[in-house]
Amino acid sequence: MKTKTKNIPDLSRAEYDVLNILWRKGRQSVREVHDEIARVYSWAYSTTKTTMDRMAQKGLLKRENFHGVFLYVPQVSKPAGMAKWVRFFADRVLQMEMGAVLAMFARSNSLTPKELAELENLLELEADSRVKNNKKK
Amino acid sequence: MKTKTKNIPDLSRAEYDVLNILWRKGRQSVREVHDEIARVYSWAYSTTKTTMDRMAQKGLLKRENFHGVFLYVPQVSKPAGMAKWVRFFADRVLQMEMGAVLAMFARSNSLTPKELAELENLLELEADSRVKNNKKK
DNA sequence: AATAATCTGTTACAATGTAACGACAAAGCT
DNA sequence: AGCTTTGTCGTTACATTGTAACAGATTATT
Repeated sequence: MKTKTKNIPDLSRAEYDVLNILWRKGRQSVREVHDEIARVYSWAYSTTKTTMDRMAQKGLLKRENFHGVFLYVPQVSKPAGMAKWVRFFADRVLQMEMGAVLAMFARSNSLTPKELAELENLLELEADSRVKNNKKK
Repeated sequence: MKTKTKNIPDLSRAEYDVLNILWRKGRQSVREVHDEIARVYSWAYSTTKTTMDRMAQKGLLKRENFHGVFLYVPQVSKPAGMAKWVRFFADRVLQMEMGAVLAMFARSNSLTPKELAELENLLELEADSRVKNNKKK
């Protein structure tokens, strides 16, 4: 298996955005990611670089040398990367049942059925481990 | 008007969570917020305190002395606080039309109709200012 | 070959996440 | 009325993240 699907650290907004590009495009150089991300954030090139390097250090990305330049490859799957954000949003922003939120993903075209299944799976697991903590009052 | 609805800085996850409690409960002491937030984050009391103090410094909360203890009151409205999160999530996680996302809020019970209207308003404004940037390609 | 444009590694500083610690005040004991 | 416990406050601290400049190495251009 290439990308991890569990036990990934929380992703910051910036990290999520970088991954989001990489999930769509596959391996990319800092320059390529930067040119795309700069349409949303007005980052300096070096900011994109630092962010991606730190992500590589943490194992979120793998850096491979391709004829002199480095290409970065995501090391976490899209559903895994999304899971925490989805839960946070469902719980604290929407305050909806997770089921209803997952139903939306089913209708949006952001995930393949396979990815959706993985996401459901991940969210279920975490839900379980939260039950007892929330039980008391 | 008491709470601000525009020009608020981006809220971090932690800040959003603190506000979320305050929106529901009204003014609360650090202790009260902490006891509730500690069910989700395993924070030390002092962490909750520091976070809330910094928020007060930034004007996100107002601190008022009530017979010795300090109570903290939110200074941003709920829709205003939610707006950036909603947009981020709709754009980059769900990758859905904002309309569809707003429809979900309409069905969830997390917002009053009035708040929903305010949220729509805020999201529209920002959408406008983004059109030109995204236009190219 | 000289110059320009990139890319990489290094360094830096501010904001945020996370928390301990000592001072002080309120509450409870003796 | 003292003394101890407990909780709040202000202060300080350190790691991570956001944001970026800069200098040297490498590649492309003229």
